[in-house]
Amino acid sequence: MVRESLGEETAADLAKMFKALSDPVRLRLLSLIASHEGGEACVCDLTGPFDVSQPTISHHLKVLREAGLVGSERRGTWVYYWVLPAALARLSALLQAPADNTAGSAR
Amino acid sequence: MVRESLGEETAADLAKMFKALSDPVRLRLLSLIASHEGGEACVCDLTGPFDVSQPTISHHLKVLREAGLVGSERRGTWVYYWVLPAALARLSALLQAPADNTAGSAR
DNA sequence: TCCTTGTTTCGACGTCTGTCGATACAGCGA
DNA sequence: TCGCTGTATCGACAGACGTCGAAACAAGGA
Repeated sequence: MVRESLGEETAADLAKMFKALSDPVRLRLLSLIASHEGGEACVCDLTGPFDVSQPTISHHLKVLREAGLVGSERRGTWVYYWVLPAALARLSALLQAPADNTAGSAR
Repeated sequence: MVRESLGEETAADLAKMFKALSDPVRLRLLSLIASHEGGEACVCDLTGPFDVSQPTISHHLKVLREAGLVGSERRGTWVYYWVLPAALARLSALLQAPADNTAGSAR
């Protein structure tokens, strides 16, 4: 990010991912999934801790999934979600660069 | 993030910062500022590369500033903006954790 | 002092987003 | 087969967001 300015396409792509992270409920969902035993969580584990309705949780999970931040799979009755670390790592690296700009590893 | 689930307040706070990053124009602005010579840029350096009007750029800069991601100062005629690395580092660390959860820093 | 240039604020507009209740779909067990 | 539980989709609504042009404010020079 420090190295050279983001292209329009790249910026638009990244903005979608950040947008998925820009809601407190989604951030907590992601955290719950990531911190859940086994690295994945069933939707039924995720609806309890929130004050919003189940359809709303389902909507937020869809946003996270379409942003490429989590994966999901139905196993029998339940649907499981897990974090996709590579996507988060990409965002993390982007934000890390400015603090690191003397270290020169960017691009 | 992996370590334990985000509290409601923390999540709300972080969500504001991510929201500031969730627009392509703001992402490119941040990138332009970070990559600008001296680590800071005048507004007049930032309006050219975009297709949006100058008041819109000013609006986006305000969003970045209120999110705590950039600082600004008027020096004579011009207003300069610079990135606040600590804020980006905080977000970066948060997103880095999931990819690192086998590395042993987690609980 | 007045004018010019750089920047922010204001008011308005259309679109996007988060939320809900109702409903549909999927799989399991009786 | 039917009914039950878990999850997703639909349609609607209020509020937030990105954008603009017009106008206000700030600083410097003639």
